[in-house]
Amino acid sequence: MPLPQTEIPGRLQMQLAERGIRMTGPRRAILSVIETATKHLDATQILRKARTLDASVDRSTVYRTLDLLKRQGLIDELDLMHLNGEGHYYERKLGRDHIHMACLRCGKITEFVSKTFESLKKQLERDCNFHIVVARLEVGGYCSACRH
Amino acid sequence: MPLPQTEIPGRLQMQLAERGIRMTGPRRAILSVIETATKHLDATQILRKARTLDASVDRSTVYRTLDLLKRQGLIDELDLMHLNGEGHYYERKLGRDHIHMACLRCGKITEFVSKTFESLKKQLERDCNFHIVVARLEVGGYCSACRH
DNA sequence: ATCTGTAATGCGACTCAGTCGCAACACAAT
DNA sequence: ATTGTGTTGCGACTGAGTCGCATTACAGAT
Repeated sequence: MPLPQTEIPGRLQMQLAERGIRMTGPRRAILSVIETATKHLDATQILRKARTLDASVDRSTVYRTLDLLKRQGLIDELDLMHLNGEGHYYERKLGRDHIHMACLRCGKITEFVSKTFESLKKQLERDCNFHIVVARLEVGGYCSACRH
Repeated sequence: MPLPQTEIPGRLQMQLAERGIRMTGPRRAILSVIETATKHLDATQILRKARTLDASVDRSTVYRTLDLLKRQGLIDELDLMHLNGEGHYYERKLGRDHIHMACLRCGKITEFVSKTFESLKKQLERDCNFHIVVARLEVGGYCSACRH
């Protein structure tokens, strides 16, 4: 997962402040968890980690904050091919979209940035006269270590 | 939704037979519903329609049959950007993959077949040494009628 | 046509993700 | 310090999907 090392901690918090959105204790905890994540987390994992920073955080606050971040276009929601149950995973939305590849055998998630994907989105917007807000490409299959 | 008119009714049933999979009443009803669908259906809708053909069909049989068809690679599972709740939608898997575009305002689903998408998948398999089993590209945004 | 092993089914109870209404609370602007 | 409004925790709820189990029904062999 190529997260840029140059990322400033508290950036999400800043982006919400810029938009005039109120900052609170639980929100700070949740944002911090999302920012410092080293893998894709689901709502339950975010809740658990947030509680180590602010023990009072409630499940519904996690969901409400995730909704807020989605609406603000600051995070992306992923399924990761539902390898583990029906829930969703979340990650910071940074500059360019990337493709998620999920290995159906070992569960490894690989991310991939592609110029062709960018072209495809442009083609889509042009040919279909469609204004893209969010694009999600997920692939299931077998990674290099697991293919036979 | 560009379903080929040349499609033989009962084709899914034939494909399962070819693979030596047992045919039953409830299964026939569910397959028939999927084959004759004119829009994307979720499990609950499939259940309701299947019951008009065979009143005894149970919810769990629908889920089990959908799992079977997924494992056999005969249907695709879609989220359609979760415009209506958390459930999944299903459609026959025919030759080439297509992209699903969901309008965030009017809810219209548009399908799009793209040569670039095919290239992208080939590039992915080559560059990442990844064997693709299923690829799902979903886009949310505003359709031509709803963009402003 | 009947028998029979195995796969599929219906049922009901269950899990788990996510939602909602509401009273209490806390932020930030004054 | 005060206050209005947005946010929170709580608890109850919904809806999708799962599971174990006793029963049923398919399809191949006789």
